[in-house]
Amino acid sequence: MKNTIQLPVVTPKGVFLAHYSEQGLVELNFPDGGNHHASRLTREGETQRRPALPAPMLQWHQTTTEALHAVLAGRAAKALPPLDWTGKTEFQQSVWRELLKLGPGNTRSYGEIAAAIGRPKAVRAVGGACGANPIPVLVPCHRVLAANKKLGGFSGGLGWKRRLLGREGVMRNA
DNA sequence: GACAGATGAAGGA
DNA sequence: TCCTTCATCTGTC
Repeated sequence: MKNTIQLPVVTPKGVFLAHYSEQGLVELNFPDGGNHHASRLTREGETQRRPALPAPMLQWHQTTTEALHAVLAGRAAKALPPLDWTGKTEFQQSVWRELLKLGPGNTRSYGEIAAAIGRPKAVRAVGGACGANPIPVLVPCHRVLAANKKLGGFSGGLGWKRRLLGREGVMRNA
């Protein structure tokens, strides 16, 4: 695992933590620590803070912040920073790329995502790829529902999934 | 190589 | 409807 720089992203919903490598955004952690990737990284001390940040990174962080605010408000992100998926499998990346095509209020089932990437039977694997998504919210794995329109699961916790979908008008009582 | 998993579909109560 | 069971595919250890 490469070293990353972590920067806080202050939102009305709490302070997210963004991790950047030299290639782009590597990971995004929920405020409540619901993202298991975050706790692991922090424990292992694989991240570090640096006083002087490269200019591109500051630009990415600003883009990330704006995108996060937009998504949390139920709007589409105008732009996303470069996403660093190095080390991830081709299958996972294809699933995440498909998720990036989904706009606010636009949901798909795990089966539909599987079919969209040309592997209609790999529905369970799509669930696994969603769970392995290090950049939730920006890579909208919360917009993937089970076939029966149930929530399914969410790495950041089902509460977040309900909240995000509620903001986008997908779920009532959210 | 074995096992687990954020599923989906089918069958039965 | 709801629940249970099984098939399927991929990632991880």
